[in-house]
Parts: sequence; C-alpha cells; structure tokens
Amino acid sequence: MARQTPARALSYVFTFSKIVTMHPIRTQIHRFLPITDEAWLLMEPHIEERSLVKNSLLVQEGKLVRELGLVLEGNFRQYYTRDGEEKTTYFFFENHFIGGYISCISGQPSLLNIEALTDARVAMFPYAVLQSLYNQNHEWERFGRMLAEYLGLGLEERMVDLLLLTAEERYIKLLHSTKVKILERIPQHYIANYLGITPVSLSRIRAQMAKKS
Amino acid sequence: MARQTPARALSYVFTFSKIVTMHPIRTQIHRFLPITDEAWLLMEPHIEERSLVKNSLLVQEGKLVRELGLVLEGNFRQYYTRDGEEKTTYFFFENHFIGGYISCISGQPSLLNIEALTDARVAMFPYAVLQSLYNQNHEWERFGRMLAEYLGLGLEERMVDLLLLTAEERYIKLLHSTKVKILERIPQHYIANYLGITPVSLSRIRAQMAKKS
DNA sequence: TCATTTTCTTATCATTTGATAACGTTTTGG
DNA sequence: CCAAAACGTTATCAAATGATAAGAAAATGA
Repeated sequence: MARQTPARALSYVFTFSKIVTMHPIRTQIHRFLPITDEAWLLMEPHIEERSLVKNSLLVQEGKLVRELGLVLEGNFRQYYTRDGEEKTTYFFFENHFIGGYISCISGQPSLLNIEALTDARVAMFPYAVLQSLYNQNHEWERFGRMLAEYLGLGLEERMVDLLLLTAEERYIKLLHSTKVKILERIPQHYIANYLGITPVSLSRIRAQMAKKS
Repeated sequence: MARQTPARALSYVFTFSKIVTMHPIRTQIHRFLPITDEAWLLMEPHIEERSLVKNSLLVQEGKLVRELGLVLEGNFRQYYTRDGEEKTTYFFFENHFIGGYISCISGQPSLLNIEALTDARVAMFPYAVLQSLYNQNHEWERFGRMLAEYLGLGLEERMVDLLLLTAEERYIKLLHSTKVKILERIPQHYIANYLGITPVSLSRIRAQMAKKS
C-alpha cells in the first residue's frame, strides 16, 4: 500500500502535465465532449500551425475552403463584400474555431473573407480529414454534431436579436456580453457593421447613451 | 431467362410501393442521407401522430421541449413575445422538421411559441429517443450532424441577409425564393415580422414596387 | 346570411437611420 | 520623428421607418 502513494502522486503529476500541455484544439473540443486519446490521435498528425501577418486573409471570397482550425493568437474579422464595400459580420478571437465552415459543409466557394486584424497564429487541419474522421469514428461524428448545434444556437440568437431588438439594444447587449472583448482594440466601424448599422449611427447611439448617464 | 422478366417487374412494383409508402419522416431524413432499415426501425416505434386545431400551440414559451417531429399537414408559425407583442420569426410547412429544436439541444425552457396557423397534423418523436439513437448508432449521429449543419446554413444566410440587405431587397428575395409558399395564405403582418419590419412598412414597400412596374 | 373580426392599405407626423462632408484625433508605416 | 492614412465625432439634409389612426376589403364564425 505504501508504494501506491508515490505512484498516485506521479500519476497525478503526469495527468496534470497532460492537461496543461493539451493541444489547444483538443482543449476546445473537450468543451463539447471529452474525446479519447485514440480519437485524438486520428486528428493530431494533420494539424498544422501557421502564422499570419496583420491584414492577410485566412479565407478568401470565391475560393473553396478546405480547412478549419483554431485561433491560437490574434483577432480576426469575417466580412462580406457588397456594392464594393466590406461588411464585417463576425469576429474571432483566441481559442475560437475558425475557417470557412459554411463553405466546407456546403461545398461551395466561400462568399466571405476572414482577415487577420493583428499578426496572428492559427492551428489548421484539412476539412477532408475531419470528414474522414466523421465517417470512421462515431466519437468524432458526435463532436461534429455538437459543434454544428453550438454554432446554430449562436446564429439563432443573433438572428432573433436582429429581428427583435433595436440597434441601441443590440449595442447595450454587446456591452454586457462576454463578447465585450470584441470592443477592445477593434475599429468601431467594424462593430457597427456587426450590429447592422453604419459607423455614424453607432457614434450617435454612443453620444446619446453618454448624455443619458 | 424468360422467367426473370416477371420477377423483375414484381420487384420493381414492390420497390416502388415501398418508396411511395415510406414514412414521411424517413423520406425527409433521406434528403440528408439514406438510413438503413435497421436504423429506421430504432426510431419508428416512437413516432406518434397528432392533430392540432388552428391556433393551438405545438411549442409553448417557458416550457422545456421534449419532442421533435415533422409537419404532415398544415402551416405553423414560430413567434417570440416581446413587450407584449408577438413577433413571428419563422414558418413551417408540410415536410418541414418542426419543434423547439433550440430548447431541445440547449436543455433550456423554450423562449418561443409554435402555433398552428391552420388545422394541422404532425408526426412527433421524443427528443430523448433521438439522443439515445445518437448514442447507440453512428448513422443516426451522422443524421443529427447533417440536420444541425443544414439548419445552421439557413440561419447564417438569414442573418447575413438581415445585416446586408434592405427590407425591400429581403422582400424581393423572399418573393423569388422557394419559400414563396410563405406568401400564400399567411397574414402579411407575420411576413413583415419575418422580414424585420412593421406591417405598415411592408405595405408601403409593396405599394412602391407596384408603382415601379 | 350577416355581424364581427381580421387584414391590408393609406395618410400623417415623429423618430430613426443613412449619406455625405468637415474636422480633430489617433494610428500607422516609413 | 514625421507625413499619410485611418478613425471617431459632429452637423446637415434626405430617405426610410415606426407609431398611430382611419377606413375599405376580406375572412370568420355563429
């Protein structure tokens, strides 16, 4: 019995060390469901880290997207081009899954661009690999379902907010949300796009709110 | 050889008869992926048909949703209550999957209501059954992923339209879409809600469009 | 059938939003 | 460090939208 104590301690250290050094992608996957080492090892060899300089594109309009991944460092914005103008519709931060998910699952060329707002690092894997994991492994398929469901929940809430709330209400909600990180260091006109209004209009809303308080 | 002809013909008739009598839920599932008889038989015993009279609620605000299903007959609208007003955000027709999908996957009480706009019939099954099928059967899990992905694609497009298009553009797009069925026999103020504008505003847009052409 | 309710349109007025431009500030990139 | 670009605010005017009310048309239900 006495010999078990050190063994347990060692095991604990080992486990702990595994947790703190766990690959960031696996950490995020575990937010949905814990996957086994075996399942993880099917994915790990295909992950490739990449650095992007500020203003470069991770996903480009018109091109079929072939990979997904995770933001390791930096901020990104997603935008559509319309009437020659860029309209920002989403932001990605550290530990967000990123990539042209829609292009991947629809198999159609991307309608949107994803641009690095800062110098950034990402960890990407081919979507074909994920698809193959879906096919060969129930556990991965489950992750795929949960990821899609999670993204759907976010989209539904966003859509309802656009339908039901005023621009000011959406801005206030953003200020109180965990996404308040969006506000840090990100140009305000991108946030205005995200809220569905013009930068001038957002400026007015802010001025009004300042007057009230 | 001569004897094979009738046999083939019989087989054809049998197959054809199987197709035309296939359960509507299975038919819709097959739009995503063909499931085996074996997988289907795990679901079929739990399906229950139900009739609803006009204006009755299939899903009620504040209640946890425990089942999903398919519209067999009739039209439904989904609405949120805000400031004492009902805001219609979606419609369901024959062969649409229906139910408080969001409440099911989030495990939270529904924020929305689903109301029969006509006398209607639905085929429902417990979400717990689907969850259990997800767990025990890879094929069903795959269906779950594809369903979630499909719903996500629709939500993304709707969100982008709300952000990028004007109310008139959204209305024109609706007129040209396959969802034009929405326009038939559905009160226009519900459609206005769906577009994110007031009924009065939609009426103006229609008047302007009529003037132009 | 007929009265009631719902629906749609139109008009009016107030409010919000967009478009544009000007201006000062901040950030960026040599 | 400095010039250029990007950014945020404000003002002005036009356009779109919302709120409300009134009235006509259509649908509903007894």
